[in-house]
Amino acid sequence: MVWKTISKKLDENEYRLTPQREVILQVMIDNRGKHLSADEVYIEARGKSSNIGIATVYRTLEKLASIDVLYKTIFEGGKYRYELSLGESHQHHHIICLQCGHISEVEEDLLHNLEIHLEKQGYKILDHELKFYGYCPQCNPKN
Amino acid sequence: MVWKTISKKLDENEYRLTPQREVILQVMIDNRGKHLSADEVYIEARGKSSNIGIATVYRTLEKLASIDVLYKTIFEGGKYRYELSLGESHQHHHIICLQCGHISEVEEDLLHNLEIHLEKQGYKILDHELKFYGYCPQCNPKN
DNA sequence: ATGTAATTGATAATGATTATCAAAATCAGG
DNA sequence: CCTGATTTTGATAATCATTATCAATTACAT
Ligand SMILES: [Mn+2]
Ligand SMILES: [Mn+2]
Ligand SMILES: [Zn+2]
Ligand SMILES: [Zn+2]
Repeated sequence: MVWKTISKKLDENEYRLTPQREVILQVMIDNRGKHLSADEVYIEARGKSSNIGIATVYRTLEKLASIDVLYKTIFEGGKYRYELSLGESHQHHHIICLQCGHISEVEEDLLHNLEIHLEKQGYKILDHELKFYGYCPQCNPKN
Repeated sequence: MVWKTISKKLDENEYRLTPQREVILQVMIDNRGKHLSADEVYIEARGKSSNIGIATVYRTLEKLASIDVLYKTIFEGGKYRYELSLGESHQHHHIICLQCGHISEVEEDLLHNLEIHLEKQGYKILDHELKFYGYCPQCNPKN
């Protein structure tokens, strides 16, 4: 199912599924829910295929993000991270634990009001990105 | 008024107001509402004082952000930007125009609901950061 | 004044990402 | 199946922002 959806996206964008790209995609699929940096993907991809260059990893991640197969975002620390993004066009938020660094997700989209408000002011909102910082349930001193 | 508030913050944190730091702060005050990168601050600071090192600019911005005189945030493109942040402890959002790159601000804080929701799940939310991407009123094709 | 600690600035080092370019793989037509 | 054109790859160099280093300057406390 996942692969079928991805293949379709690749076809639509005339993007060939080379062995290297397949390995990289498999890494992303194996890590659904996680947020991987380019070098983390590189390490895992080497484990599977052993002769894959870091440049190819960067190129592939970039390309896959541009056709919305991956979602690319930058976190504090200034490095980009990627995750599989199938279909979810728009709302996707993060809670970053200031203690353990764990990144969890918020699916709720309660930002609609705010967007409406801004559009009334003349803006056209296409996307948004929201990050919460605090403590996860494990690290919350209150728990 | 602004300077008084800042001086107090510096005192509280035993942070000396050297000539260089004063120049950097003046640059930030002169640019209220804008979001400056370290090298932009550096350029402007040189204009005022001429013998100030880039290292000092980085150090000073970092320190001032850590004591909440400045607000530091990273935008797409992976570089940090700073702006004066007096008192506003928590909510401060951005609208980034995908056409002209202009960054404007949203003061509204309609995220309270979402925070409450997360705290019920065990999280402790300390801060959040929200970025909207779209077109500003000038660039909105509809206007 | 004087010794100690903090600050500065030039510059080297780092880390992530991007650019370059020749070699390898893939493709389309014959 | 060949074959020349195009795409992709991987090693490596280049870039860019930020951080670390360290000797020299400055400020502070006695
Ligand atoms: Mn996510
Ligand atoms: Mn702002
Ligand atoms: Zn945690
Ligand atoms: Zn605009």
